[in-house]
Amino acid sequence: MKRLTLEEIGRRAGVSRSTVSRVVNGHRDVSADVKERVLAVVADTGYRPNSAARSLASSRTGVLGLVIPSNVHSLFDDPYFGRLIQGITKASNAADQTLALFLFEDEREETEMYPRVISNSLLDGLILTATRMGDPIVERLRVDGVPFVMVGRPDSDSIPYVDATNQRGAFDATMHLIEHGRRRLGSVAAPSNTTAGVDRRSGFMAALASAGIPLEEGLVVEGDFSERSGLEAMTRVLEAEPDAVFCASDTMAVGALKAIARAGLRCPEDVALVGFDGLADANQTNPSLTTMYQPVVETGEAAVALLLDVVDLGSVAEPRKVLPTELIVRRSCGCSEEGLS
Amino acid sequence: MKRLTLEEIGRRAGVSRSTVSRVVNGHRDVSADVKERVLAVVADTGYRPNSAARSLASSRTGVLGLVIPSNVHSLFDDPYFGRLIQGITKASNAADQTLALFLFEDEREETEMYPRVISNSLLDGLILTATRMGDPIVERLRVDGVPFVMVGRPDSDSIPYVDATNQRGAFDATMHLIEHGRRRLGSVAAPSNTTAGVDRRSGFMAALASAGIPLEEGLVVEGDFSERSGLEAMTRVLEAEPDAVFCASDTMAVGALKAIARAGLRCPEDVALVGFDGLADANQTNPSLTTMYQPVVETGEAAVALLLDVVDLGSVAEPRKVLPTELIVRRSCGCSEEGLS
DNA sequence: CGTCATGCTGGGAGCGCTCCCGGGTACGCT
DNA sequence: AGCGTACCCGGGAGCGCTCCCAGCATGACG
Repeated sequence: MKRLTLEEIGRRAGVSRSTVSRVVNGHRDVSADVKERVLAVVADTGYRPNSAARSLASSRTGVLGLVIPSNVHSLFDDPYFGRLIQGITKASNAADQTLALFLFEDEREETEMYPRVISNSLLDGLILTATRMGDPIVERLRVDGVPFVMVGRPDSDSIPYVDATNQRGAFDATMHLIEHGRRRLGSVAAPSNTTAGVDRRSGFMAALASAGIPLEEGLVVEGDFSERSGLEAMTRVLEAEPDAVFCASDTMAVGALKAIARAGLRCPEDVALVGFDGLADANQTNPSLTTMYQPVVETGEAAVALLLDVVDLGSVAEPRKVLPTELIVRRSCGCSEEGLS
Repeated sequence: MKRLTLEEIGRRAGVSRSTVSRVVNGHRDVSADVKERVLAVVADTGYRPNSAARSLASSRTGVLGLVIPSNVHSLFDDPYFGRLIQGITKASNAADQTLALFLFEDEREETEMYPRVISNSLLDGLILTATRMGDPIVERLRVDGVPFVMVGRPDSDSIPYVDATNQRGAFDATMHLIEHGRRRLGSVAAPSNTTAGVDRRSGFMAALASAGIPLEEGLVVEGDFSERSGLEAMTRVLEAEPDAVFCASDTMAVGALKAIARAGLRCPEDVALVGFDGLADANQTNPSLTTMYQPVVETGEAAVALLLDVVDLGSVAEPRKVLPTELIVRRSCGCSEEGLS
């Protein structure tokens, strides 16, 4: 059994290598009957172009890299990444791209793996997410001229990215709590070395400021996006006796809910809660969690689209895409069936 | 700035293309001084071999595929996959392999994507996991001669795989419950269209049989590995009034615990529980969950090692690797601090 | 001194594809 | 009849690497 090449397919179909190539790649300039004949041969031989040869000749690989420099545990503990990867795989499947996954446990591994990540012509481009602010990998990629986009606002400028309206979302979520008449507002905040953390915190603060509410000592404690950290942070926040708390992620909010229960308090009566992400389903918690939804799957899709633009065009007209957040009202904020109570 | 190729590096180091290739690939037959000279040039030019060309010439790509034909939600809801992927990335990083990820929502997508997955010489081999029994992809891969291994026992034979002692683990977990004096044993079972589900169920049954306990109607209800399904299945199991239940996964056990609470029962007093996987951390649930631990990270690592053997050698001496499970005793089974009570 | 193994190096061939150019054919128009 | 043009198609060149073989020293040995 002969190895299948363009040449071989051409021989069997009675045409040349070039013509087969044109057919396979859907180019014009092929007559209908030839096209049909070639397609028939391709179909019944099960011919598949050799992607290495194709890459070599065209300097495109059809492989996109997803880089997540964050330890795997936190990654899989937060449903956020599941949704994100879902969006990314969906979009790259649709664009006929293959996805390569790079996970780094720590900075050492990041440094070690870096050469492979940018490995000459293995990847067409990268999607980078879950970076800490000041992560050197961003600058290295920029310097090395690798096409890449980020999910989540980068701290340096001039890098194309997709993000949600974090600041605005946090503002609105907090305002909702304030509209419930709450005045001792606290927050289980996201890590301050992430731009999402910074933005959500600043939205929270802005809401307080706009309502003329001073922020008290101890009412903001930082978590690391994990449920456990949410529980721990909330436990400390509760010591400052808030009547409402904005949690910067749903996963942390789930932990916070447990903290409230352990403290013998009731939610929303004693402490109202709003989360962020829109990941928890409605009856996963008790009370059901009011949350600021962000379109994570769409974020992943948008990231792929943006990256493909960068790869194809070299640069891109609108290098930042910011998706809207939306409040999903359930019980933990104090709303009844009918709305604000 | 000239494009860096082997030839160019050779020119700068005053040697030939071939010699540079030998140095870069760590072959013998290069004198120490030449080697040093070449390495110096490589280092300060930042030369990186073109992987497409390398693949074309050597017909090895250094890319491994991980195929998970299961919807993304269930995938990321169960920490199992996080651990598995952790093990796989760890091992493939160590072996200097890149990991490509293929997720399929449904069988349609699986069929559609199949050509790309086995895309001629993009991948050296595949790791396949989370398949349902009788999934046609397994047979197709076998027929197409793609090197692949499975995580989880395949239902057909002659495919290399890595698995845990599911049957034995379920048996021991159930026996532990029986040793606590429980006699009305139930189970929240794993899907019967997975080999893990079949094996764990048969272990459960075997334990009952060996203790001479008959299985009553309604005491076994099947879940789908999700927490929600665990809750629902457990709710139905409870109608048959068990005094102990073996949950075929920890994620389902977490749901089962909620079902027990909602039914106004106490665990372990009214209903004792043992889970499977060893994923939950000790104080995530109340009471803490007794569980049959399986080494998931090691499973991932073993899968990579096995696959690399298959890829390199074509076949392999010991095509199945079964890792041991181990009971982690905590509270939900009825054990006190000191052990069996 | 010839012979032969051994160590090291260079260059040819070829992996299977894409891209480009050039040639052939058919047709319409002047 | 002559020419331009659009449409198809074939083949050369080349992508950057690996693999193999030949060649040249060098030294050991008979």
